[in-house]
Amino acid sequence: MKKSGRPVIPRKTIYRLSIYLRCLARLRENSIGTVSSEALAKAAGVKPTQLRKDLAYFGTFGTRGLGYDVNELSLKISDELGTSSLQPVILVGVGNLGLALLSYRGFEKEGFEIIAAFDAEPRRKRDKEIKQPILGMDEMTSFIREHGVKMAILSVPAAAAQVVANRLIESGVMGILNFSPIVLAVPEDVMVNNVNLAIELENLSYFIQS
Amino acid sequence: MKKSGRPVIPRKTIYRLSIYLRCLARLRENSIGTVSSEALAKAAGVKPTQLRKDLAYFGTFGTRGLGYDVNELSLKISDELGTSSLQPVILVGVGNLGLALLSYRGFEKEGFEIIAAFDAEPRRKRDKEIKQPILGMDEMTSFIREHGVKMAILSVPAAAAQVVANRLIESGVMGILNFSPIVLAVPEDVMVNNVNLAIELENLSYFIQS
DNA sequence: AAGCGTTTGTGAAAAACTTCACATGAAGGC
DNA sequence: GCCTTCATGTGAAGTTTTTCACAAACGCTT
Ligand SMILES: NC(=O)c1ccc[n+]([C@@H]2O[C@H](COP(=O)([O-])OP(=O)(O)OC[C@H]3O[C@@H](n4cnc5c(N)ncnc54)[C@H](O)[C@@H]3O)[C@@H](O)[C@H]2O)c1
Ligand SMILES: NC(=O)c1ccc[n+]([C@@H]2O[C@H](COP(=O)([O-])OP(=O)(O)OC[C@H]3O[C@@H](n4cnc5c(N)ncnc54)[C@H](O)[C@@H]3O)[C@@H](O)[C@H]2O)c1
Repeated sequence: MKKSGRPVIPRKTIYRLSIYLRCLARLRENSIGTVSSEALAKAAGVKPTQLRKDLAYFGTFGTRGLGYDVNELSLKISDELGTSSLQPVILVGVGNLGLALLSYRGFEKEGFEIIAAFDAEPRRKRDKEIKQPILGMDEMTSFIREHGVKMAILSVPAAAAQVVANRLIESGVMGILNFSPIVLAVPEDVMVNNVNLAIELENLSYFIQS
Repeated sequence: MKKSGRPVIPRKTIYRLSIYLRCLARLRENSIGTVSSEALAKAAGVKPTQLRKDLAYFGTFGTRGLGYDVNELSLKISDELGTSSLQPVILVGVGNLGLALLSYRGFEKEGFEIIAAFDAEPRRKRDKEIKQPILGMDEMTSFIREHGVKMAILSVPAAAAQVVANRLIESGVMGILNFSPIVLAVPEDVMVNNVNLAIELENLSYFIQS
């Protein structure tokens, strides 16, 4: 482990922390002030021990015999995840999928905001529900630099994905949420999370036939 | 390992098999007939040893000194994954996201077909691009039973997700691809794959700030 | 203030997964 | 037909992640 603050938290733990955070949010909505590792773990679909191990990576927040304070734990987790402040995100590729994502009003309350979208053909009619500007590709680099954008959602056709990704990275983007069904080649310090629906379906299909 | 056919392939391996399959498809498009574990692994973003271990779980297909036959390997993998035959899938919740998924023409060539969609308000205008029927919720159970549907894509609002999931499961669905940002409670033998974009973004955000 | 029931935090054990190292097998040239 | 080259397949070692088991800590009751 590293010496201070960051004991190298496993990737999977980080993923689960996000889940815990959402479960805690729902508890808070229901005005529940305290929760045991058992209850929270059940809500998150994991084992209580795992939840406690996950939390132990970055502190000890519980009260023995009682459980965790919902508000305090929420705060600590979102602090650790770095989502306490709103992150600006851009989207590239305003097609069927991109449009659905743009019009989704659920990201803001999770700490993200899609502040602009880019497309090769930005002449697209302004959808009534969409409030973000849709800009041309030639404006992308300067926009990214000016706004210090670090993350992008990539929903262009597969054939264009690598080229667009390269431009994003050149412009300073460090994290890409990639919807196109190809493996992007990127430098080590750039992070790509892939969302591939065909793979998810294939996966389901395999495990239900067993 | 079990005695025949199914040596208990790790979950992560299954996931990677899907990725290999897609890389192989691209090689085939480029008329490449043979590939080494090194080349394929690079394309898939994994280590060559891992690729070979993954394949070893269900057979030995390579030729030493030469590599793998692209066609043969594709066939074996899709056989193992059970995607050699087209799987019928339904979608529930034809909103912004559901509509984008319905109009996507990329699933068929991956072995899946969304054969129908269901919504609480099916009176929705038939989009020109959508060829699937959009039916009411009262028709769902009988449709699932008649067509032997085993998988469903769930893109209803969070508040409705659990209720709809219950109905899907009662009707015989064994696998759910869940887009709503909640953890579904399901019986053991039902499999849920979650796609949670907020979590993916949060994850990116964490790892790029380190 | 002591006892009781509950639940955390955590080393240690187990399981799962990845990487290493190299023997083995196949193809093609000489 | 043998030898060289290349790349697979795999036992063993290494690493990471999960689970177990239980002592320690806290609140509440008496
Ligand atoms: N729609 C879905 O449900 C779905 C499902 C799974 C995966 N995907 C993947 O998501 C991606 C987008 O899918 P879609 O259905 O929205 O496609 P789409 O064709 O509807 O939209 C693609 C958009 O990207 C734009 N574009 C094309 N080339 C570009 C470039 N070089 N630079 C910038 N913009 C460019 C196009 O103008 C278009 O607006 C694809 O890679 C697809 O495989 C989509
Ligand atoms: N749109 C996005 O980009 C996006 C991104 C991330 C997550 N999600 C999640 O995906 C889900 C759908 O999102 P959306 O933006 O498409 O929402 P939406 O409101 O546009 O669509 C929801 C659809 O579900 C239908 N519906 C509502 N209750 C129903 C019920 N009980 N039975 C059947 N159908 C019902 C509605 O009629 C509507 O057509 C939500 O859970 C959302 O949180 C969406």
